[in-house]
Amino acid sequence: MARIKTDNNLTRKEVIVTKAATLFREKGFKAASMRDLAEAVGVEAASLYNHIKSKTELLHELCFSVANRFLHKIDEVELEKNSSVEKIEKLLRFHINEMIHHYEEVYVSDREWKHLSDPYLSNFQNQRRIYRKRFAAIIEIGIKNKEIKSIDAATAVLIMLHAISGIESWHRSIKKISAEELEENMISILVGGLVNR
Amino acid sequence: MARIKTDNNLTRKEVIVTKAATLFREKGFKAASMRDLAEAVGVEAASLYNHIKSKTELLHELCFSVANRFLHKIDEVELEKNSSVEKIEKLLRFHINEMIHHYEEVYVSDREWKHLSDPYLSNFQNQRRIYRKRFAAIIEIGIKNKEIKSIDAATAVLIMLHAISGIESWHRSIKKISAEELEENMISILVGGLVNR
DNA sequence: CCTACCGATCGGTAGG
DNA sequence: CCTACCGATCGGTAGG
Repeated sequence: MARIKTDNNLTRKEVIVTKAATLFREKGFKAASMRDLAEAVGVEAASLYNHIKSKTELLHELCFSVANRFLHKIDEVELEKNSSVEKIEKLLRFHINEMIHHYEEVYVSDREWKHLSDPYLSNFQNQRRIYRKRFAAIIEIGIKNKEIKSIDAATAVLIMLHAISGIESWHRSIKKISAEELEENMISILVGGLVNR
Repeated sequence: MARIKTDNNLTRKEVIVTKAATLFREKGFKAASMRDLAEAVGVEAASLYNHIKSKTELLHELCFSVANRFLHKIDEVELEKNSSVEKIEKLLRFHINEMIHHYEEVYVSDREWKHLSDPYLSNFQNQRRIYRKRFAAIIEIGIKNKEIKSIDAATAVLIMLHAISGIESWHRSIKKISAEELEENMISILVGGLVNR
């Protein structure tokens, strides 16, 4: 029943979650109503509740599925025997590609998490904090190695992660450059800086 | 009456706008209610309407006062006889300081403008687009001069502006580094890049 | 500046 | 999956 797949290979619930991501991105979590979502899915609002428990549950699922992907990636990267700069570049490329290919979910997870309620809210904030600390630790090793210049690692993480969230603007505009060009430009600027030398 | 200044030298309306900025940042525009705002100001909700026309008017005022400050700054910077890198650095330092010292307003203007309604919405989007184009034009001149390496200027603008919005995280955390250190670190990373050479 | 109150809309439930 | 409907909350107004 609920597990039956529709034409496009998604369960009804998956369709709802996907449409919710788009709506939450467009309008924000609070401004997007369950009636909006029902219309996007093609049912009456009450019918949504046969597949989901609440509006907030949709936000949980989006936020934590994104957070898990990033945590798995950093698990993987930490184990590699690469230089710090190579590890950072791998993480950045992952972030960039997530933002390009799973735009709606990643954007919602990044901007709407504050509307989570409390067992989930502090849980999410913790995961985020831990992720950033692990990212900063990679940078700090690079600084000790003289591979990376002497900067505040937490600030560097903050810059890089927010810079990538700027892909949002690229996504909503007429895409003058391709996804590949965007990726290379971002890596070049974030790792190598602006100036010619 | 409405123009009379209170103890802290702000009119009643200015107090309302300031408190609104804080609330809109904390909860988001939609989730912050006029009753919340009334409580923060210390009056009943209905009384707010003696000083303002609507909730949306508060958002207009916040968004456009911030936008105007940035437009005036770029007017000024464009007229200077500096190199492109110097101009960019000046703009970045202005952004950083605005974000540090007028955090609430700048954050709201940056993240909540999509809740503006339509004469204002398209107006704001236009100003934003124009600002970014002028910023990108400065970078493009630097590229032609060989002062700046060959990158996509629009991507560089997007990275830099979003990176600076990351100061939000710094603002909400126990500030391990000072505002001055933050500024120098950001400029160093954004202009000079990460790697040691 | 307040009390009293409005129509609209919200997330969600009951019951079939 | 739908119809019917709920209590709560919203932005805002009337009238003093």
